[in-house]
Amino acid sequence: MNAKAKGATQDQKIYEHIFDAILEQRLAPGTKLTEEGLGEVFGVSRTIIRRTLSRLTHEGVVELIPNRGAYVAKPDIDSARQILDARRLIELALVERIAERGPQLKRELTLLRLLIDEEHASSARADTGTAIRLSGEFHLELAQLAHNEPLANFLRSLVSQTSLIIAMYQSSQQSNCAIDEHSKLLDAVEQGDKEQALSLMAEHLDHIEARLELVQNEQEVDLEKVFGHLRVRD
Amino acid sequence: MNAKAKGATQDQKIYEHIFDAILEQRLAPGTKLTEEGLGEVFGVSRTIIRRTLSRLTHEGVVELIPNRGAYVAKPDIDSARQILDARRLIELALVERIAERGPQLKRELTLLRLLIDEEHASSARADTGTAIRLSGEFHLELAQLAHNEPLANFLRSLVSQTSLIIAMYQSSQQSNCAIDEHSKLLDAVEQGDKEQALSLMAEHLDHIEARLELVQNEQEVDLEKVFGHLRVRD
DNA sequence: CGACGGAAGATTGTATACAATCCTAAAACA
DNA sequence: TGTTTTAGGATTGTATACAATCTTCCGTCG
Repeated sequence: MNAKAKGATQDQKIYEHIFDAILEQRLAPGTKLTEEGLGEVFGVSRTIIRRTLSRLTHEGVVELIPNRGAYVAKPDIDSARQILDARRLIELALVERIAERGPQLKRELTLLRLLIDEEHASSARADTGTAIRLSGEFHLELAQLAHNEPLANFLRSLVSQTSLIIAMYQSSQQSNCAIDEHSKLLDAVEQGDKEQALSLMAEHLDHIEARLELVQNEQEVDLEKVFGHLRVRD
Repeated sequence: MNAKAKGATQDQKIYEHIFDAILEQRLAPGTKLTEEGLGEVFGVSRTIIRRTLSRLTHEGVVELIPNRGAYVAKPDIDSARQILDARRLIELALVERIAERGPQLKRELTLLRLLIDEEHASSARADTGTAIRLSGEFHLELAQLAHNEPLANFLRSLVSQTSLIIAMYQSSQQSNCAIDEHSKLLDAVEQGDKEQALSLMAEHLDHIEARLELVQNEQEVDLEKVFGHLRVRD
């Protein structure tokens, strides 16, 4: 089994390493990812790296420009709005489905509570990167409970891209202030209180967006305004 | 530009050829897709085919089994339910967004009406494969109007897989009886009648599902029941 | 001094050779 | 006869060589 699963797991590991690095913001948006460079780091040929980059591209966290190479994606504001909009739609629908079966989910919910603990811990030691990743993983693990693979996979892509959006547009340095919204959400789910779960999820997503500055930040620089007072000749 | 865009367009063309073949049911679910075979057909090396198959796999229309090869996907019943469930969620949300801006969309809507005409034409000449594909394309073009790329892309994957589901589970030979539901839907959208558009879309999806037999068809064959009366010794 | 052009280096795109794995089927054995 | 073994062929997995493209930078020209 060691040799048998080697190929698949090796691929998976490399994928996860890059994926996590992006989600933990150790790779900033816009960073160039050269095939040979990554290949050397992981000790494989460009073939493998190429497949991995292709997968990351399909998930939206890497942008692949023909003949130019791969870069960590830099979602613009319009794209960010679409992603967050999609995410709201999917997560509300999933939470609705999950809350309906909430009381039967004791076992699965305790696993989720462990994840929350880890999240608190990393947040406490100011490990922002890990905290962001774990926060995303919470949403994904929760999504698994809805038993809809296509939706869960899609959400995975959306959550990853949300991490990039946070990296690019977070305004206040205050990290996840809403530190136990996850807990409260689980409580509502566990009690099968659909209405409460839905509004908590909606609020939670609101808070995430509230921490962003989704205003046109890179507006066209008006050189006149910047240098006008330096006019030397007239 | 001819040489410049060659690589990308070649890839795209091969992808679309295989994709359309699957959607038009010229490639039945379960069909093996060998890399060398496809490579010879399209006159490219396995490298290109491999990338294409990977993309089709991510979209769910091809299943890639390690060391075994690629096969046209055969969604089981559970998977089919999840796909249709997801599709209902996405399409209702999209139609809601589109209907709100309906009256401003005259131009785009005429394009859609042309698609419907084509659909009718191919249906009239009993070209079922093309009809199914065009029906899918209608939903995808409609989705574009919602200006949400992630959702539109996701729907693309769901619609493709729906074609596979229809291929596997269609019960009645009667093809698209609901031939002008698309038209009526567009009418409602054009008038900005959100409620009407939503219920028409819901009905439309209901009809698609109604034509399927999503009951466990491949149940374990009970040999006793089949051959029991032939018992020769006792 | 700035703009255009071209050559060198670096990076990606594609094809192919070789290795690993799987499937088939015939042969050996019980 | 039925099971297991083992070779052969076929197919996929990976690495690498070569081609195409892009980037950079230096030299020339205006």
